[in-house]
Amino acid sequence: MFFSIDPHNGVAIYEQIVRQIKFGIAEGILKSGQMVPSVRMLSQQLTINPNTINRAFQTLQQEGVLASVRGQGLVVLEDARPRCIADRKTIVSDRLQSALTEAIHSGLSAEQIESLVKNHLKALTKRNGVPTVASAVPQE
Amino acid sequence: MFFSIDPHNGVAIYEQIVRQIKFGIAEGILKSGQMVPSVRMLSQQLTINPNTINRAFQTLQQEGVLASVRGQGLVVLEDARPRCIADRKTIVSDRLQSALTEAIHSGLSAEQIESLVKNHLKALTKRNGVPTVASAVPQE
Amino acid sequence: MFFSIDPHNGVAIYEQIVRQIKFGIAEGILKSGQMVPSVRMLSQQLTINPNTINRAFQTLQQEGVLASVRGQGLVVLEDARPRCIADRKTIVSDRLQSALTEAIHSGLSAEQIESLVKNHLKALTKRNGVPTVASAVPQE
Amino acid sequence: MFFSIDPHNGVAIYEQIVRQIKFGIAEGILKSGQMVPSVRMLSQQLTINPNTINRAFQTLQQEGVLASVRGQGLVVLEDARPRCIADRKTIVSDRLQSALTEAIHSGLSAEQIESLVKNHLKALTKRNGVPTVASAVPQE
DNA sequence: GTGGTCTAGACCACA
DNA sequence: GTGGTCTAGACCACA
Repeated sequence: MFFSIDPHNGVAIYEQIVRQIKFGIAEGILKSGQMVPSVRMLSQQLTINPNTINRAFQTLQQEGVLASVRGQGLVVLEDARPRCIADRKTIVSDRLQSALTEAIHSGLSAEQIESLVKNHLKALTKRNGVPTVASAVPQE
Repeated sequence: MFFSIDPHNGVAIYEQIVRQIKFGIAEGILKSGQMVPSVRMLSQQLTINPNTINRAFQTLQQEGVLASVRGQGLVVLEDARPRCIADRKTIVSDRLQSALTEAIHSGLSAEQIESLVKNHLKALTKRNGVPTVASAVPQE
Repeated sequence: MFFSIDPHNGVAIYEQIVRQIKFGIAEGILKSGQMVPSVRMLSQQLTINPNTINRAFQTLQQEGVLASVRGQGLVVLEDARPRCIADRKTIVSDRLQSALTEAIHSGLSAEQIESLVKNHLKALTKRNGVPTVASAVPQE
Repeated sequence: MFFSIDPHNGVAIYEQIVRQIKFGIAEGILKSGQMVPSVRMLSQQLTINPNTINRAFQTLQQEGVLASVRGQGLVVLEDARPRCIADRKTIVSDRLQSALTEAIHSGLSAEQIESLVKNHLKALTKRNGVPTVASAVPQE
């Protein structure tokens, strides 16, 4: 499971972690019953303060996605996947809608915007092979 | 000039105002030499604290888009338009890229994402008559 | 780093702070990579509202002198010093010019003015031990 | 009597007018019993709002420098000159001191500062012939 | 009426 | 603990 955190994209860091865990579960990369990476590990890997990771995990527990197992860590709950698939749709769609709303309000035409979108998607998917950097960024 | 502020979209309110002023100038709705709405007026119209409006206007002054005329208000500077057109592109593109990056990372396919985008754009532009969102779609 | 704020000298308080930070960097008292005093600390030390300090720091960030480190504070940027040395010259020179212009316009002769200047400089530098002004001459 | 107003030098415009009237009286350009220029005239000449001129004149009346003569305008009072000579000294000296204090605090040496001062004074007095800027320089 | 500055105090994310 | 944002409200100079 890889994470990609961008501190300046308007989504709080803990929320980015929440989302990416959900995406992993939706994708089936993170399966029910499986442990998620420990706070300490993620903290090191992402060079983010453990408190921030903690907050993400607490949120996921409150939402019924993760549960703690005594002395071991956090596991993905049985019925988490459908939830996560639904959430993913909402999260992605809402964020896109928000960006597109701004784009339309900016005065650019739907055509110009679609063209921007296509270019970005092309750059984001043209990734023949392996991402070079663990910590994140989709490589064109 | 109409504004549409969403306090929860991840962009600071003052920054939304900054952007929308730039968009207005880019579009030619706000012309060089013209006054922008006063702090107090905007504050009332958007029910946002005057200080927040002020901060947006200060930023626009520092960026050389607006200048204050003593006792009268703030005017759009002569050469502001090209700047604003360039800025608009960057602003819109960066935000779209950020949303699309998340979308791709979520595991959705480029096709699914494009489909979401098209639906949103259709909804945002199909506005024969009534704005779909209550809170203010700039018409003009 | 010591500050000396005079609320009634015609320079806005936040601007006095901006300048004195720049002076400190120009002098080498504040070095690249070093943290500046926190908003709260300065606020207490100078008995000035945190928002006012904040505004100064925001300005310094926009000018590329400081940058924020998440959760830790504000650091002096790498290449800040030359900028600050140049800025110092402009700031000091402009203010002196303005005061001297008024002095000349007042009808005093260049000789009288130079004499005033010399006396002031003598008083300001003759500080073997005790500051002459109670309100805070930066020592260091 | 010529005025030279700089809206950005930290001294309020009305206060600049107050001072320059006093300087004129100190110099003997404006004599006791003489009328000062009307609000309307000054307002046009300096392209400054009449209210601002008015405020300056009110201040001068409160300080006992000017007095109104029914239906005619404002005259310089009998004993105004010594007051104005004393005030001039204080005004000029205080402003210089303030600028020099900042200069010293900036870390520049007394020598560097004196050199700046001399250059400025030279530039300000070397006026063989025509003032470069129309709107301003006091003509003796 | 206009903007500019300042204070007071709150809440947030992050370390 | 750190800065970032926002609200509420005051006072000032200027038009």
